Amino acid sequence: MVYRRTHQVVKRLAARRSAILAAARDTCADGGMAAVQIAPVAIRANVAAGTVYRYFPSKADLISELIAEVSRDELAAIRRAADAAPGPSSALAAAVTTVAVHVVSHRKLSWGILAEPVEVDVTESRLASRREIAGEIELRISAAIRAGHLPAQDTALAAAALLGALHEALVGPMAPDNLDDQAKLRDAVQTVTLLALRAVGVMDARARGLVVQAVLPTRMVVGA
Amino acid sequence: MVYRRTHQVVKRLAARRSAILAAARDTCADGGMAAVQIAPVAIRANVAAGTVYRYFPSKADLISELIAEVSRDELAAIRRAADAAPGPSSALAAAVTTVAVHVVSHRKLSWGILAEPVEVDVTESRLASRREIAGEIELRISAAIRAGHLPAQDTALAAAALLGALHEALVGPMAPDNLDDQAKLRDAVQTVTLLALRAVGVMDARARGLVVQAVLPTRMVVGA
DNA sequence: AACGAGTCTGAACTAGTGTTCAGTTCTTAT
DNA sequence: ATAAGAACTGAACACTAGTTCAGACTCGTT
Repeated sequence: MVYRRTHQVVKRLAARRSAILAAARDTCADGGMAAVQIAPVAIRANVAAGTVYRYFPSKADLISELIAEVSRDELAAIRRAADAAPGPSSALAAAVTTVAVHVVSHRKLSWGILAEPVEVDVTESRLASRREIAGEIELRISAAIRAGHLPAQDTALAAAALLGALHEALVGPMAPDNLDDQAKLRDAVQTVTLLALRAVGVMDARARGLVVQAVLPTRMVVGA
Repeated sequence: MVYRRTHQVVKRLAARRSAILAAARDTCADGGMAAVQIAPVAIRANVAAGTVYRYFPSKADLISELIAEVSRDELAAIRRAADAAPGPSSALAAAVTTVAVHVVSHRKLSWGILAEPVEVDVTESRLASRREIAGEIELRISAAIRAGHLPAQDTALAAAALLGALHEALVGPMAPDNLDDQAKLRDAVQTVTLLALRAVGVMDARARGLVVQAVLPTRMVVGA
């Protein structure tokens, strides 16, 4: 008498797993990382607390996967935007704009993923997430340097600094709190993108042009 | 029979309070914010755990004061450096360099003060701390703009972004881990300062000059 | 239908720390 | 010296939230 998982069961299990992760993501988007506790997440996912532990060994693992998932999504968006751009400088501008728009569109989630205090240790996955995103930005910076549009520089440091600037200015506790307004939001994204581009050495006049081009086609998705 | 605090007692009480704060600071510098727990801090300050509560209503208050103290010190250093500079642009460069040197010199402490997860809620004092430092940087940016050395811009956003860049590049989890070497440390400080100045619109050539001038006189104090 | 394997439940358990407080020690004033 | 007010001690307490697990339930096979 061998018990085999029927296809239907496999699907249900996968669905549950996703539901738990989605519940964690929604909870984080609503109330930040602090709100991501096993009991509330379980309720939101319509399972009991114990069930969570049939899918994730520990809270740390759950949050790590959450971070990885969000990070994957963002990386994909960045690549898509950058690859669609006509040249290396526009690609960099597009990449930066994408990050900016993403973080302002999901402030709490981003803050939770990036830096908000958590009880459990998720340093590793946060680090991995940053490395992924920073690595992509670094690639784009390098390409622009090779194309002669930027001065030679320490690309790793530049990428890190660039992301730090975006994050602190747009999602950190110092971020302006009136970004609900669509217009102000767009202004903030433009300003910070311009700043970031200038930081790596794009000439001011050229940077303004790139920013306008990059921001225009970008969907400003505000909401949970 | 009135009991009055004699001068000697007042002094001893003040000394104890300072000792506790200093113990907290040292503990943070050694092991980050996570290590700042009442019991270890009390031991380090040569008092019992309960005594800490005669000086600070709660752990949150202790840490808040710690943050405020460190922040005050840093602000003073920034002002000193900037005020000693010959002009607005040099002042800005000096301010930025000071922040950079400070954070690389006390990485764990800075990380603890700035962003490391803590159990208790210290959002308020962290926010206050950032506002103080960012405010000072903002002043210097404004001065440089008024002097015609920088393009007009949203100074608040610029200051926040600038600090974010420094922090992420130099103390965050992505910071290069080989900054023990004095030379590499100086390189990193220079690179990031240059980046930050370019971000607010200093011309590349001019920025390089300012950075060299600002970094040279700055003491690189490495250690606890 | 019946049985076994897999899955789910949620109350109880656990662990780590901040906080308290009754008893002790120190300090001041007479 | 002595009494009374302050300060200190450190073991006990309390609280919070992650984790466990014995029992209930569901699903797949015969």
